[in-house]
Amino acid sequence: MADVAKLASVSLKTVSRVVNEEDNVSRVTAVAVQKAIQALGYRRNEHARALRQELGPRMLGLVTKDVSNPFYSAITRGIEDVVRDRSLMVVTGSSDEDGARERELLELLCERRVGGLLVVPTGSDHSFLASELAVGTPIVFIDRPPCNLAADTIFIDNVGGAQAGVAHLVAHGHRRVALVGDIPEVFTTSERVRGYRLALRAAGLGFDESLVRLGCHDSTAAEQATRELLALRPPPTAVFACNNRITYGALRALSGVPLRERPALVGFDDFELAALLSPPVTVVAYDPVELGRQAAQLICERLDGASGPPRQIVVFTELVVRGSGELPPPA
Amino acid sequence: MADVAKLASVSLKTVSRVVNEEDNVSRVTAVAVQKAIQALGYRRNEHARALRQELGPRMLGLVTKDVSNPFYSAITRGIEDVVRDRSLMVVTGSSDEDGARERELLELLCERRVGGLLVVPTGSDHSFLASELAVGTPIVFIDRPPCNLAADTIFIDNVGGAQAGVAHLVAHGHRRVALVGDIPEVFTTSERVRGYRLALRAAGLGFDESLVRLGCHDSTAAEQATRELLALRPPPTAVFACNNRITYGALRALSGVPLRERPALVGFDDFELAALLSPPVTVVAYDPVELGRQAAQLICERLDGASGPPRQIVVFTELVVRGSGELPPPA
DNA sequence: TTGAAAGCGCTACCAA
DNA sequence: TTGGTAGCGCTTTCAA
Repeated sequence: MADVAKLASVSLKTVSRVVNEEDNVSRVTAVAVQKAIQALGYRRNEHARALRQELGPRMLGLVTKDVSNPFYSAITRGIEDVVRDRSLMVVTGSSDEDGARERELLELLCERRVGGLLVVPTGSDHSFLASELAVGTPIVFIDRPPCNLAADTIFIDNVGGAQAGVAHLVAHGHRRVALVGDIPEVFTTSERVRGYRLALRAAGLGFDESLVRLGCHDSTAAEQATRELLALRPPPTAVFACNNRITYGALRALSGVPLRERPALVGFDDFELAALLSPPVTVVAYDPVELGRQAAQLICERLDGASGPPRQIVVFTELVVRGSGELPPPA
Repeated sequence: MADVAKLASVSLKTVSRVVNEEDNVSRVTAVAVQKAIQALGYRRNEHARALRQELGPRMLGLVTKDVSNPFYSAITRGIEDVVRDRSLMVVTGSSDEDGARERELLELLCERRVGGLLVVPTGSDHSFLASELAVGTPIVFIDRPPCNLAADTIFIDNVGGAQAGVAHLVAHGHRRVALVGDIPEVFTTSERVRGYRLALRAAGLGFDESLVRLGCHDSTAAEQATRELLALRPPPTAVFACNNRITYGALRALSGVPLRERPALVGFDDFELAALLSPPVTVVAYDPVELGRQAAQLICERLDGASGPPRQIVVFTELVVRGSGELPPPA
């Protein structure tokens, strides 16, 4: 900036005025300064600028399990949409369901002084974020609650959604309804299992441990688990899949079974091609973009100074009936 | 920091040493300083720090059409994976195929002084990025070339891939092969159309304008276009879909047609459930995660000082035969 | 309309 | 092992 001032034969302050488009600069001077800026390829140093005037937040951090999972990228999009007109941008990171990695990413983001944090948490302790929260950075948890920390959280109605899905299967005559899911340490899994049990109990059905296969981290494991379920004697007549990955795996396992022997299937999470499969897949659906939007809205309110105790928001689900969930049990 | 120094009764410099975990600080002093830091909730000001020592880039900007599209979120993931051990994070933005929005995002990123830019471009002029490039910020274009700017670019082998896909249909006896695609202004679309034409010519088949439906922005438009093609007399016996959205639309249109009358289908871009549909979908595949990885690698090399003229890298495709592309034409 | 000087919070350099 | 001082590039305040 000093160089520009020298070249344009004006003072530092005048250059500053031009750069910041302030008033009180004559046309001629302004043009001369512009020319000098061009000539030198000058660009204002944002750090020095930030040092003087306290400018608002420029970035929001977002840590999910995996950006490339459509569920999380939809959330990302929802957040982007909301913060867009505040000129905020989103920095993303994938934890791969690894608590240490999550912490690493979160600390990297804090170090970079993001204006707010959005987290689909995975770790078993988020107390390390307390100081960030204390310093005024808003933090919103998405889809799962934080551990050892009080913060805003957005949930899906996991229990209610699973309950509705399983009740739907029961209503279609199924008495042996299996469940395939991730490890029970994952909040959404345990909640959905809870919904499953509630639905069974409400129908007066017992809980059969052998019909529950947890611990499936990916669709391959889910496929395997589903095959094992099919091999049971007697096999389940219906399967409840706890999330989209699990549903994909279950679908692969089921695709080999003749239609009239095929167990009914209801999956938690909707997915793009669900209607095109045969039979089309009945799912417990909700809009992940909306989940992101709500989270962003919440963080924006905090950014605008909303104080008060941590809030919890629940996004409700909807059963989308397409066919796979209405298959009757074999006679 | 001055406050901390005062509270701990040490000099500013000593506090600085503790904060930066430098040597030459006695245990006792260090502990005292730590305590003062805790007490005051002190956090180092990154801007002031950056002002003094020239610390490397901390962020990379990524602008795509839409983060929530699995294709782009896979690219995002590939980039993340590569830059992860350099402690670089990725800031994302969605242009929605809008040139003005793209420019807005890119300028926002430049203003924020990201260490590098990755762009799946949409606009028709990227000359405004020349100054950023001149100042030393590496820029890598992904999937499509920039306009009015010379920069590193990573491509898919669009022509070769489309050619292989269409040749495959022809090899299965099809003479009336339709094409459904986005607007021809999209680089990948025009290239794929080129591959389509080359394959037809190589087979000695004429180019029939009425079998080409361009301008489909989304899967709904593609569904409609496919229906129109099916209504032709005589209808095409095979369809080549230019990208994943188009394939989804075509699938919806085709799903109502009885199997023995159904045209063969080959899609460009693989997708998760392609193998589960009936018939399973034959596609021209490549790994979008790899695309992101390569782009990140390129930008990292530039970050490490690699100079030299802009580079172009081509990622090759692979025909994945699953069934839909091998349906014979009706006798 | 323009400019001089102070100082934001930190680190580099040299001295003690 | 410690501390003082200069100065990074900018904006702010006040004076011309």
